[in-house]
Amino acid sequence: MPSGNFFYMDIRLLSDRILINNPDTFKAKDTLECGQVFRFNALESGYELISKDKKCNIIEHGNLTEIITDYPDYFYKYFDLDTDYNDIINTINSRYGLKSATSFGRGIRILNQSPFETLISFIISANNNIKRIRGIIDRICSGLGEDKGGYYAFPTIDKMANSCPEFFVRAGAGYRADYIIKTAQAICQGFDLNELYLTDTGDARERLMRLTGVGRKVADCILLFAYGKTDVFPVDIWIKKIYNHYYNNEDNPDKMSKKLIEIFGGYSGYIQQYLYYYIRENKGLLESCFSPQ
DNA sequence: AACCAGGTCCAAC
DNA sequence: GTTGGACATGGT
Repeated sequence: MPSGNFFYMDIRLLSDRILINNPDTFKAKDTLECGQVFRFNALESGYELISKDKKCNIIEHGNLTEIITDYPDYFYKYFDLDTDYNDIINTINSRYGLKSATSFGRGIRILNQSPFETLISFIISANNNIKRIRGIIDRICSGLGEDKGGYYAFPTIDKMANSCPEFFVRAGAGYRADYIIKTAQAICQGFDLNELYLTDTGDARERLMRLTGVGRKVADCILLFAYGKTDVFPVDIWIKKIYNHYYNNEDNPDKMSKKLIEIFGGYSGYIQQYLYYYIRENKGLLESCFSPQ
């Protein structure tokens, strides 16, 4: 048994829910509020979450967590429940000195989200803040998404491609309205999001960046949060601050990203997310983020 | 009232 | 390939 853990998570897949005993590396707050996903709401004792046209409720009581849903198989994959995060955390702690960030964000799981939903969401995320992003996506879904009785599905590609810019402006998207439509139209006209699962990271990034509103940072978020490609390092305002505190001064985020991937390899995506969550939740605290070696 | 937020686009070197 | 300015919006 790895260092210091008295028990492993025990996961059971039932027909109407997922049961998780000892949810050591799965906390709803860490996973949902670490900035990778936008369609969720806090409840009294947990969260409700919508992905595509599917909903689940996460209820946490003591050492038992329940994910209640009509789609347990879908959310098992969505929450990356067959990946051993204890192993990942132990490895990056010992290799890279990430202990404070991984302790803080121990319950984070990198989600396997819908590529189209992630693509549109992160186009909206550019030069924006998370509270506004959530509101914009919410209004787009209630305006264009199918009414599922109590919640709205994420709109279809077709529906988005055929909406007018004014709708997205009214939803609050501002100048990103045209990006959303152009990108939805490109997907409609044959840009294949599914084949990127089987494409290597560099090639997949290059293709995503052909879409309007998608630069390297947004592409890397999609590669990480939808395709599960962990050899990416999205560099935003916060990661810039960390980089310039721990490494040499640099103002080009693309160069920072490349340098960070050289250092952290296939663990880049995980590390980026632990660091991002740590510094944001601790209001910009830079000291003791980690101890680079 | 400027500045900020999970940056990107475009024109001009 | 790199650089500088513009860009909707709402909250501090």
